[in-house]
Amino acid sequence: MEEKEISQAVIGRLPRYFRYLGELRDEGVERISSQELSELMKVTASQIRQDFNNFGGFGQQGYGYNVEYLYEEIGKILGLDKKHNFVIIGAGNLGRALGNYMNFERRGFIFRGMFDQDKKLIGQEVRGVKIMGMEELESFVRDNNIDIAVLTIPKTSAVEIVDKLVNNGIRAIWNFAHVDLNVPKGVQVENVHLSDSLMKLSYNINRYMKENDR
Amino acid sequence: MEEKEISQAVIGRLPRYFRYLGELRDEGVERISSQELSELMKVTASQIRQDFNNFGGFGQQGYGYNVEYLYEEIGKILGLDKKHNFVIIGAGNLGRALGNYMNFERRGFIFRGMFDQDKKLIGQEVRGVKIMGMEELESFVRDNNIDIAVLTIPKTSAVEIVDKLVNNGIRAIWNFAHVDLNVPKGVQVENVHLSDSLMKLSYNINRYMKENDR
DNA sequence: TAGATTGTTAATCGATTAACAATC
DNA sequence: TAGATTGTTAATCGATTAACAATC
Repeated sequence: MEEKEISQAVIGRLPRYFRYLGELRDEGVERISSQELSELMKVTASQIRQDFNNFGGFGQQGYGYNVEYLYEEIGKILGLDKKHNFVIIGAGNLGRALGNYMNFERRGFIFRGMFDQDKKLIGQEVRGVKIMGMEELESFVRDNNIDIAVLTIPKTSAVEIVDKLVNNGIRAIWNFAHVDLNVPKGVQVENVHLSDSLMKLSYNINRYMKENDR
Repeated sequence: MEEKEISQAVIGRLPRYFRYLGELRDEGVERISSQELSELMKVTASQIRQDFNNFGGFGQQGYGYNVEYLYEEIGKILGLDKKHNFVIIGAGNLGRALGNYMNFERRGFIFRGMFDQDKKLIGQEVRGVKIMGMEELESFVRDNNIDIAVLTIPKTSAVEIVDKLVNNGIRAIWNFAHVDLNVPKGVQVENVHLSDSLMKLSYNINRYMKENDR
């Protein structure tokens, strides 16, 4: 019954398809061919068809793809038709920024709790959600069906907190701490290493300057 | 005089090498073999040697790599020995979070200015940097040798602001807006699409749940 | 039916891994 | 010198692109 494994390269492209299809839908576009979509997105039509066909035939020969339908289907593939409760650990600037970002809610990600070790922050609210102390984290995760923990804390604390989260049934960690986390198989980790991203940018600036001597 | 193009796959791994080597250095480790490093980082030794050799021979047969030296060299490759001035456009939660993040400074990224269209924010300070109005953006970028613009604004405004930035000599855009930017060749763009990242996580949660029926 | 465009197989390209000769 | 480990070539693997038969 094992479904064939989809490569992460394909998965990584799905959100972008989803975004373009959503915009097309909002503009009232009803159908689109892989050729048209490829020009819009600047990828090959071949790749688009291959990607979609990993999940079954969403199109129709001679017609193309129905935008609304394809949009819905990709949403389902991404699990956006399900609700996922999340907590944010670390009530600093970044944690607050993520807590305040309303669009996650639209995609089924529900902001349930926020935690910090700083006593001065405890009791404050971020978008209606109370900041709690770290000692409440484990029971809260256990009792409130929390799927995702967002880590916006320094790397030293991140490592130890991950164990607590795992022991209390967390399913996924969205990791903004600058460290590689060790989790058992079955717990998903998605890293957002902002400084890595900035270093890549730095490399590309310098490479271009060298090549062009400016 | 064209140097051979290094693939973005390799570039994307450099910051992680840099991080591990920095930690090893801080622990006082003097030398390391590709084999040891591969176990630490959970990649193949072969890949490590291939990656480094894109930039020349940093090691020594029979010895391995000198940690300090390799760390310095990768830093240079990433352009971290150079200073880069940046401005943040959008003084919302995310913009403030990035402005307050001190570690960028350590890597040579210098926070020079912040802009927002909200009149109430103008004049406020984020880590000693004054928030200015959008009408000041173009001249500021032109006159202050700004290399990098960090976009933490909604996607509608992002597209029009990019043109202004490009016209005033910006070299790179670190884009947190949820839109693909169109820039001339020579201007580097690094996208951080947070909701894309969260959707990938969502996919992996759901895939795992399906495969394991929990 | 004819034209268009998918779904899918085959060919190509690039990235990763393995192997080993060079060399410290 | 012998042992270790790199640098680099060759083999493999996987992802992307091209081609085209199937079909709406």
